[in-house]
Amino acid sequence: MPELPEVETIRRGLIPRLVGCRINRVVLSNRKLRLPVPRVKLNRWVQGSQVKSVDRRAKYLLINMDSGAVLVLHLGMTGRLAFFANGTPRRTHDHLRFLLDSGVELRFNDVRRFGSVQVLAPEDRKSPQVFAGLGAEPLGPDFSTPYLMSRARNRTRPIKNFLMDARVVVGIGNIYANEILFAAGIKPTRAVGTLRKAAWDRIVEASRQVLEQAIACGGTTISDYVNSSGEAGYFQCELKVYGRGGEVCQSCGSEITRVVLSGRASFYCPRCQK
DNA sequence: CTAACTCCCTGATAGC
DNA sequence: TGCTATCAGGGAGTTA
Repeated sequence: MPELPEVETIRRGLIPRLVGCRINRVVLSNRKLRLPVPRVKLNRWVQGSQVKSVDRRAKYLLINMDSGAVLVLHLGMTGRLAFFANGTPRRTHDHLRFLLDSGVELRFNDVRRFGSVQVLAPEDRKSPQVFAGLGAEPLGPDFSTPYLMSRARNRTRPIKNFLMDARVVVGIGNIYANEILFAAGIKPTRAVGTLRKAAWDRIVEASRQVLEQAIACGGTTISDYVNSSGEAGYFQCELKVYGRGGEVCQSCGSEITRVVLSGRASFYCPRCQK
């Protein structure tokens, strides 16, 4: 389930093997993804064009083409993006294949098809509604205590839902929301309007620390995630609360509690998190 | 207006 | 063995 650290790990893995390559051909499956696959735009703007650079915004990968277009990929829940030698047999759930002039191909594989592929043509780049309304990057300068306090003022929703709301802050999904709140010592159910400045400072600090550490570990592999070379991450070994309901807190020995917030499993230590 | 719920989708797993 | 129910959850859309 790729969140910011997994998408960033993939981005870093794509750069050395993709930048400078020409995409000779784009091959599509006929399965539909979360959004319609823009086959005409892929042919017009991506096929035959060269990759200039690879960026990330939120959980979107932005592949900038020398045609002036941007290929925008979202991995959803189970999306994978990885390199294969040309001629590798097509696997189930391979939806896009980018055949490169380097003799390898980049494949987009997605079991549950919550992922998406979009092409921003040069004329679309002025007002890309893809990114409209997205909140702050948690590793960027806009993610700060004053920003979060202004967004949380007089709100009642639980802090965990707030951290997972892409209109507030992007890239944080269920795993990292749980881990960040453990690191910050704050219970996931706390109403955001009741948090004081010191607590927000800890949230900002914990977000950066947890996400940076997860990137350094190559992301978290629970079931599906692998990087662009097909390798698992190992941040799952560092998880303190996610998926550990009923286990013992590594800090204090209390039992990790599991609750459901907005339909999402949430884990916390009742003693370390207030 | 906010906040919570529904839907999309497949595979792993539990229970009978 | 084989069936059904449940769970995983990002993000868009809907409802209260």
